[in-house]
Amino acid sequence: MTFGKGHHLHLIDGSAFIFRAYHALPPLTRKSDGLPVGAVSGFSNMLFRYIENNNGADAATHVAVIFDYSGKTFRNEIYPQYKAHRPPAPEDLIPQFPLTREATRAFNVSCIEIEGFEADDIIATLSCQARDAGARVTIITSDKDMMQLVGGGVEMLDPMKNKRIDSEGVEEKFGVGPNRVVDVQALAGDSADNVPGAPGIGIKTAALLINEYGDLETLLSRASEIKQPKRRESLINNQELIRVSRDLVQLDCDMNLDFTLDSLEVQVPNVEDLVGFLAKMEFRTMLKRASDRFGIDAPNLPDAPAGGGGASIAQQAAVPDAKPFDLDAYEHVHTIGALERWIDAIYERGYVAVDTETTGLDAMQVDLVGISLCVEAGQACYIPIAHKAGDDDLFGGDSLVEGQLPMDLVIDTLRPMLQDPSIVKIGQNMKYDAKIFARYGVTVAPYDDTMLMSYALHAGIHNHGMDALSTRYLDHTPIPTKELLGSGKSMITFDKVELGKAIKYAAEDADVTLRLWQIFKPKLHVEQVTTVYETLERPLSPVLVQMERNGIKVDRDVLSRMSNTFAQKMAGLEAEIQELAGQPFNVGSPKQLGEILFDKMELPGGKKGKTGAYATGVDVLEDLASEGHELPARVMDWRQLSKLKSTYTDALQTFINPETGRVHTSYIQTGAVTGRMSSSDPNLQNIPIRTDEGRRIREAFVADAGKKLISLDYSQIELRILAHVAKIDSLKQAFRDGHDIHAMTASEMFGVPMEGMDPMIRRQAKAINFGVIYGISGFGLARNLRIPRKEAQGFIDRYFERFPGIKEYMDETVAFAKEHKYVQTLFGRKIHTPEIAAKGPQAGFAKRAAINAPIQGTAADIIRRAMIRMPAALADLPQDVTAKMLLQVHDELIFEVNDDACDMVIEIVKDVMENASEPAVKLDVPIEVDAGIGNNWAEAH
DNA sequence: GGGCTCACG
DNA sequence: GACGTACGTGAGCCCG
Repeated sequence: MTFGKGHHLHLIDGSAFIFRAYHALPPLTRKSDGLPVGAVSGFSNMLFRYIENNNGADAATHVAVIFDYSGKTFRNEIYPQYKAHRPPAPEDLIPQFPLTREATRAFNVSCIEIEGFEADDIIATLSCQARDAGARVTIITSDKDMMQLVGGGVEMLDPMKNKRIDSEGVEEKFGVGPNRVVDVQALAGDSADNVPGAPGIGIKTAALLINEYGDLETLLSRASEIKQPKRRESLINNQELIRVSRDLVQLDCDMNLDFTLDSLEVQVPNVEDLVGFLAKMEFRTMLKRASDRFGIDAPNLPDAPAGGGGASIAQQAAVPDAKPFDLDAYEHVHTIGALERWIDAIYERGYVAVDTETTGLDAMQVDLVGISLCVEAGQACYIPIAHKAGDDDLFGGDSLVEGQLPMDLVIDTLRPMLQDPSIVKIGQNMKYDAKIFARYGVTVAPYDDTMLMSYALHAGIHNHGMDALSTRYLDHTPIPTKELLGSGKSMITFDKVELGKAIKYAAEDADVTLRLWQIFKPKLHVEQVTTVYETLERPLSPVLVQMERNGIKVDRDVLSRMSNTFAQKMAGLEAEIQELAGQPFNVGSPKQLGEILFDKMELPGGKKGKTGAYATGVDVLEDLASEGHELPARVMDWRQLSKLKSTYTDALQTFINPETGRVHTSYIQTGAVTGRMSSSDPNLQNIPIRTDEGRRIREAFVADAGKKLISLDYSQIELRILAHVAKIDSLKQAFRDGHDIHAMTASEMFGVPMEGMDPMIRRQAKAINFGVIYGISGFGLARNLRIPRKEAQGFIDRYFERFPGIKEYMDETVAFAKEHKYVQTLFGRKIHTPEIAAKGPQAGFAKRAAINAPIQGTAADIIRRAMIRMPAALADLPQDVTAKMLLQVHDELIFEVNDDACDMVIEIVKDVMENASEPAVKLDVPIEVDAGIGNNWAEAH
């Protein structure tokens, strides 16, 4: 709706508020770094109260805060002394000016300042425009200069006295109506602004004269008629000064503004912006108030915060009044009374940092050794449970060390707290601890994870391991694990660590975790990634716990048979290769192979890398093979088999859990900077599929008896996202119409019909489509398609010509990265790109990564959202149907389902996946999911 | 432990 | 004008 009748515009004089706040409040400073924030605080408070009270009959429909722009204005040109006697702003107020603008924006209120103009003129222009449009206007200020604007629906509101001023109010003050206020001011002058006026004439006299003569010009022309000599002389002798004064006080109603009144419509504050700002400023009371009002968790500001924006990392790390780490102060909990006291302390606060110590790294197999807790920086304990003496008693087992509570008692005592929805459990990589606890019958919930917080905050800046985070943010290096357990052959397990040392190490970890949490929690708001953390990171972790615990059944016999076959084939190839080489050598050694190829056989194309070794990668071997050389071709075959055998058919067998008969991968939620996960121990995200021989490995991944595996994967999700973010209408339409997207691209580019297209042309278009997602280069495309570089560049040029939006997207993304040092997904995930400023070859790298990250990252966010919603969606299934989510492979999810329920489950899962972006993001392209069913992964995919 | 190679999306 | 480039991962192997 266009601004006009029925609307009510509030214009807030920001500068006036700043000064008032500054003088009214004691000189507050931000606790962490001493930044003066008194005026910002007062200003923010005022704005907060304003917003809370903006209801009822006088409520604004449109609002703006207007600020003075520092520097000279046109009035200084008319009269150099204008406001010249004003002392400069106090030193501790100056840094607060930009912060008040930030505060205004944080409250989602329009914030206006224009170079060369005072706030008064902007207010005048806006109020005239609004009045002419037939709307109501309220100018919120105590500056009497603004009274000339009153009338015709315009009123003033003096916030000091909370008094509305209409035309009558103006007359009370100036003795004339609003339209003559300027005349009175011109005569009376204004000492505050150094406006001269006519000497000896004040407001009273001025009003009297104006009322008598009608207006200023008439008065001046008839000045000689004035009876009182003093007044007469003053007017006659100071005509010029009076006219200048009039020009100074006359507000400019005709400024050219580059925005419309419509754009000032009242907005609901964005909670994240607001809370982020208040947290950054460390305004505890307002933070609480905002949190209450918007029904969110108040971010915890640490008592001794680690510094805010602007400070260097080193300064941030050096917590000025932080408690030092005292490893001797940690408590050894070995009585039930002590344990209960800790639980009481936890309930007093509502949160606790938890860490588990175990006999190894595989959470599906290791034993729990002890638990550490921390409720406050420096206040941590360790509860040893299963530390062993290492004395190999008569029965072949080690005896438990003294000073430990029984396992069952500890678990049973802690369980209610660990499962209590009102107690936040805090961990570093809590997925691991949650998996351990799950095996002891405890479902830890809810929990925060400092590793995930760091990931939401710092992806692309640094890694998120505890030692690194502690060193960086707490300026404290924890005891290295190596120091405790040793390394290599003589490494011991944690249960053999001497109790005294174990207490220090374990409790320290909980202490570090709690302190990191105290720093990261408010920082999430400041960096505006709270939503990312709370909707994409925290809720995914328990889902992964379940998936990893589910595992997938792997048939050892299938793998072992394949291993044997591969071994035989490899032996045959090895003999053949050595025959061709004319000597025995280690085929698996790139170095030896290089020497055979390029020194002994003197084949062309030998290129040495930086280590001085010949390169023998596939592309090199392929080139040689295509020239008809037999040996490199055989080496390629051998390598393929070697890879399949060592990485898959052999290695996978060692990962079959003896208890479950299944393979339990571990997902690293922070594995890729883009928001993708990675999988390890074993990596189940790179099981072969591209060759027939490799693909058969998937036959070893099987469904349990009476069940099937189903696989659902997003179709072309990254290209769809590209079409959306780059706003390519033809691509979007092709997706809506369900066309073959690569054929359509080819058709656009080369002007050939989609029907009966040459597969070669389509292949090239497909390569370009993918290239675009990766930040295409002529070189890369040329290499991929094995065509001359010039030709590849020609393709790219034509592509950009046909789809100009793509080039625009790329340029805009790179520009954004350069400006902000990060890029974002559609869901707000930040991927930091510090390298973007680099010079040299890294610059190209960084550019392409910046282009790719929003696309890959958005796709990653979408599947995460689907995964997070999956447990609830599957919970609606009938009682007798079990459907378990087992694996994620970037755009694919694998489930294990009762074989008679596959269709039902597919329907549900598909629905969740296809609508996962909503309601947060509405894509302009449909998202489609393909499904497959089988007894094993090869069949299902 | 770094570099190379290669498996996946 | 030369250089060096597709994006994101994890793992096994060789070799110093």
